[in-house]
Amino acid sequence: MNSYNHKAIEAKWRSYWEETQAHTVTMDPDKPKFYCLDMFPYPSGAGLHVGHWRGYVLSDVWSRYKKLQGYNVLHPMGWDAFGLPAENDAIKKGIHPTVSTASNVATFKRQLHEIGAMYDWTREVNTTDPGYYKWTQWIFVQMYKRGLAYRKEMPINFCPSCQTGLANEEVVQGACERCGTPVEKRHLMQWMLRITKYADRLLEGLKTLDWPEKVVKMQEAWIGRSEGAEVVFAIDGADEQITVFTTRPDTLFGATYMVLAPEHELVSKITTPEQKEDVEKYVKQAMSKSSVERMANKEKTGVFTGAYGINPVNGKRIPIWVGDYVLIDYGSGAIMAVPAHDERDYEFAQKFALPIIPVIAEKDGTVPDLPFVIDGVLINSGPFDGMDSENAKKAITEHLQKKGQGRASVQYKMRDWVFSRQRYWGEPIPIVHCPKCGEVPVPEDQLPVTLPDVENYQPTGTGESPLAAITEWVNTTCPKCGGPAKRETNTMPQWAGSCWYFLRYADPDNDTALADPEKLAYWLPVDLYVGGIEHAVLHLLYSRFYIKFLYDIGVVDFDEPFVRLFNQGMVTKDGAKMSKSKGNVVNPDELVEHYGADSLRIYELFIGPPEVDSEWMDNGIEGVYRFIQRVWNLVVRSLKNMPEPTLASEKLRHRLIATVTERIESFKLNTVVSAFMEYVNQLGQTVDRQSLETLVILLAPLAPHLAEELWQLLGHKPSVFDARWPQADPAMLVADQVTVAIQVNGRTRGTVDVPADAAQEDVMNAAAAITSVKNALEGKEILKTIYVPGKILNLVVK
RNA sequence: GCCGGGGUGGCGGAAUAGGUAGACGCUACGGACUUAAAAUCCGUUGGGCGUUUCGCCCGUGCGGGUUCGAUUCCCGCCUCCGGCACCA
Repeated sequence: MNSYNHKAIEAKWRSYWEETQAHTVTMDPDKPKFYCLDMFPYPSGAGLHVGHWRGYVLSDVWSRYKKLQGYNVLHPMGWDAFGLPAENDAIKKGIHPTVSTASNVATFKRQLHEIGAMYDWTREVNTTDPGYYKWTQWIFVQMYKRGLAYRKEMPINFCPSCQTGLANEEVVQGACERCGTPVEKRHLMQWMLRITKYADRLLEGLKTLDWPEKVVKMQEAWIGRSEGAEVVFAIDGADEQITVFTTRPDTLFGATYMVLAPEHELVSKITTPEQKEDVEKYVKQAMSKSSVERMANKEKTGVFTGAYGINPVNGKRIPIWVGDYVLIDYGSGAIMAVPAHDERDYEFAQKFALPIIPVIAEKDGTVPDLPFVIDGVLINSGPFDGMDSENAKKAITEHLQKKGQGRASVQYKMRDWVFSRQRYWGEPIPIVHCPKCGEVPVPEDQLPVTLPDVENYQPTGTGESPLAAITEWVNTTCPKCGGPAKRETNTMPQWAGSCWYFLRYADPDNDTALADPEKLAYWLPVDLYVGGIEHAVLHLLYSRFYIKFLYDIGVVDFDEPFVRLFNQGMVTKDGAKMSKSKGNVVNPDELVEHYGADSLRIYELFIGPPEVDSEWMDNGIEGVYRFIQRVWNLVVRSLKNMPEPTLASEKLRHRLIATVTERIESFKLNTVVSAFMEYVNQLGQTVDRQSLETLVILLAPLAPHLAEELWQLLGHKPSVFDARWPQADPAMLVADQVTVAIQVNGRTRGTVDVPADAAQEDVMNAAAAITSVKNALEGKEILKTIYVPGKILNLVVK
């Protein structure tokens, strides 16, 4: 008997697929499409480990499953190749990023080939390819023209290690998301994208998506929509006024002081001469604090400005303070403080002995312990007394509106996107600065603005990009007036290229458009997107923003890019994420060599629920390898002496179809594998042809090489992927014999096998024969009998 | 602090419109085959106890509750992981 030889089989089918271009797909309006996408990787020098495999196997299983169901499946792969590691390598080793990127891509590609996935490599994209980033720049120009990209000098988060500005989304607990270095505040002239203009649509769109609840929640929290009111306070004895945002206009009568952020422009204007020295000292100190320091120290600090605001509802004079617990970039950078009903204000008022006036009571009218931060009934609020919070919010807002001293307002936590990076290895921002014309976008027919070769990649650390030093590149002519001008030297963040790459796969070589609209209309949007949870609010939010913009300008006809999202769990080793520095990386190459790609693919699925982190066990793959051999041997043995199908084998076969289909659909891929194992364990030494063919087709998404070989052994012409996914016959799924558990007082005493339609008495009679049941019933009286057909018979006795 | 998700054998994990807890696999142990080993195959494998072809008790983080019956539902805790964190 010939035995399973994974090396020969996998090599054979890999070259078959290549020779027949089995994975090259073309648009076919007569066939339904399925777009199954992996988050494209950054091709690092380290190569792939078994953790990377997990997501790629998952998406390939789905791609092949859909293909077997007759879909025209787009399953592409490419490279998110701009980024700091290549640039840092260039600095350290003097290798041009283009060179190291090319070599890393080659390594990655070789390793990806090992998976045996059905990637259509003719559609490969690379974000660093000028033919690609031409369109990344083109999108930026469109945004610029519509006022969505703008330049502004402002304090931003700056990573001193990466030597570049960061977006808010790239700061995690006060540190750089990439390298963990605490970020600093720097005043820099920055390119910004007006993502906040899309805040509401980004929030609304989430409701339409088939995404993990967790990611939806994270994006909702990040966007952070709050409804409330703007309230205008006059300043006593001055011509200025202060606008505040509050979500609790119902507590307005309880406002006993106001606070301005240290950066607020009115601070210097309203401070009285007596308070000037203290205030200036405080402001200076507050501004010098890093965001980490500001976050670490939650002790309230502040200084009185000497000025007073006038509460628009009751005319009360209340002191205006400066305090760094008020943030300049949220709302208006100023608050009304209601210490009775806000924990932070309460703490501040306690510390500085400011008055605390309760204006909200419990629903039943009792005055609660302070601070009382939830809704209730108004007290001490003049004409609004007795009104509940919900109504009072509306009533007070309306009242203010009539007086011209306020209005309903919505605020978001999300800020505009800091888009410039002071680094070399990214897309140049296609803007020219002309002394006469100002900022001028590079005309579309002059794109791409390509990266020049440089000698020194070292970031300047001054907030200028290394590109600024290349005078022959920087000096250019103004596209408008033809006069001398300078190029923008900031580059785009890595996210820019990944915001829209999935569009390019539809038409990767198009030189006249981002992609042919007809092809976009056919292939997009992405039906299933598979990747890690780490991009929950970065890439996935930015992409959604880009697509909404491209929808608005008519480039695409959909406004959500990813219909369904699946986040695969991490593969851990010794309880930790795999990393070179921890030395716990499991290399797939050796496993493929020893057990084959099919075994590793199945083990990646079998390791645990795909959405959950799972611990790698070196022995685990052994069991899968044995299973594959059992399948192989079953087919080979059966071919020598093929039995006829029986009712029993047909029932098992249909049950398998139903179970596997159901479990793939619900992403319970670990239990798909166990379903196959159970099935094979139930069979005898040989089984009929029909059963074998079904088994091979069902197994094909998981173990494509094995399935192709067995399909051929069974006498078919390749490929097994030309076959169709079988349908389970509902009639064959009905069991005629069932096992019923017998319980006495809810405790299981044994089981009986009876026909599915057995009457209660028959089950009862069979149960009475069981020793342990007899024991338990001995001398007792049966009070009640619960019979659930096919499940249990419970006897309640006393 | 707030929000979300978990805690089941030696291990990875099954099973929740309430119905035989531990499927499947790993490990370990025993056996068959072999000169021997590897591979393969067969058996046992949650804990405890007994009168051991059988039977009893305990057992899904902890404590209560609902129910004929709870890993599943409810209440109160402990604990781990992830996200956010002075956003008014």
